[in-house]
Amino acid sequence: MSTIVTRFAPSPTGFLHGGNYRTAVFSYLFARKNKGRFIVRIEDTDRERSKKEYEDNIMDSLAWLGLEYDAQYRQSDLVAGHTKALQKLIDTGNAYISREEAKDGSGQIRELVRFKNPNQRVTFHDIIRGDISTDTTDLGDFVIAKRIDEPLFHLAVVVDDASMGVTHIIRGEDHISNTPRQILLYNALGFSVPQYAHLPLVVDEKRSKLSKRRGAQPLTYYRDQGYLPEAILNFLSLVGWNPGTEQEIFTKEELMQLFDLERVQKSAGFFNIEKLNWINKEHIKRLTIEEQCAYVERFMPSFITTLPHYTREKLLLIVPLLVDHITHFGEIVTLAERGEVAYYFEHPTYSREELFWKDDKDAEHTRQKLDKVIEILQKIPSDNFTAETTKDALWGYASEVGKGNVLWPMRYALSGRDKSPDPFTLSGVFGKEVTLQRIELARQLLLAPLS
RNA sequence: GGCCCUAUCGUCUAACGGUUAGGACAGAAGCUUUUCAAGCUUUAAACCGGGGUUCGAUUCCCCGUAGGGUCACCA
Repeated sequence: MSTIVTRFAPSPTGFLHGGNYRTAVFSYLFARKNKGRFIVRIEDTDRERSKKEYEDNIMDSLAWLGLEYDAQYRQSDLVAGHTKALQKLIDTGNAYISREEAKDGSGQIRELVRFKNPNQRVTFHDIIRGDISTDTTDLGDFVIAKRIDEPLFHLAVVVDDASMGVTHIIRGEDHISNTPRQILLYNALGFSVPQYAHLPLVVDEKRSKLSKRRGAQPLTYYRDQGYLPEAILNFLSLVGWNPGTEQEIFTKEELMQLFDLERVQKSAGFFNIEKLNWINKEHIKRLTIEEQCAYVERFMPSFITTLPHYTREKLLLIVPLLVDHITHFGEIVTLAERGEVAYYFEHPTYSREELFWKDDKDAEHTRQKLDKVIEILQKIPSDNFTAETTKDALWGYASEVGKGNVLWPMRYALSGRDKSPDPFTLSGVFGKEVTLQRIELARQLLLAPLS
């Protein structure tokens, strides 16, 4: 059996969205699964619309996703071969030069190369959909080059795929209608026709093909939002495919092992951001604390990192707390902006009213509770001041006089927030000195006369 | 409109003639709990319609219906 060769052939005429990369992922996975080769070919035959910026974005995205390729081509470098093929088609009577007025209204006469359509019924076997049959008569003598040295899509694709030995063409369903005319070209050129697998489309919430016009984001958007590449790979591979088990979280290696064209869906898949968020969170949980911390640092806004008590050691302690509240690391920014990060690195400012637990608004009562908390915590040695030891020390007292009465003011004293991790966790993170300082600060507030 | 493709919970999907139609995300409820989150448990939720074939159809065939793709001197 010959080596399997697949390719990803994007045109750099815009930013590519998740649906496009899903195609790349399937081609890549199929090649790797079968120990084959994966080729990237930039289809830039449309010189007006192709831009280096887009090409760079595509290559960056592939690298980020981890889709390493065995070869990379730019179609514009391959024009000599296309011209040769065109000449051959003309020589064999399968194509002809047609002098026509340009459609742009300029009145200019162009020497288009048209394919002499044999008007056959073309049937091909699609790995995903089975046999697909079309009558090519209504295609007419379609144009395959603007000039003999200016090839168009169909011609260029066929010549390149044949010369690169591509065995499996894995692409979107929107190419189904292109396939018959490309097969006609394969036949006329005497090349053997590759296998086809047309993937179901990836659609948006309105059930239509993902497109930038309709708000689909380029893949780099997700990178910039702090999604993990392995999570995106995982998510993309599951749009239109599943291994038939109940496993949903996969590493890249597992995907390379499991992927199978036979199990690809026929119907369109929805780019479901909520599922992506869940998958991303699952992957975040599988990271080491160090790795999580590196991501958090990358997204932490400077108004936090410039706080006087901000240190990496401290950040390392709070990373698990932060990670609990996000699905992607970009959310660190919102968390910080909502004021849910700063209190870890500086004393909070308090609202007296918030210090009271539910209906007991009596300052004297609350102050007594805090006094007792301070008294109990004082006895814990600072080198053993952890979430566990503080909880053990306080639990009995709190249970006795009502947990809310003790733990709410304590927690509020530590965070200055109506929502935060529990007071024991915070104590462990802050250490004895800071913990006692903050509780004392809140206690002072209760001693001050009401204004 | 022509041609082509598709059709299971809101979403991603399992099932490859016989199941109480399974799982996951999202939703709801409960537990836990000082708050938020996380976690655990429970729950609601689907075979597009009509004909066949068959002892038996979600599954196979046909016709509808709906959705999508494509009809370039773009790719």
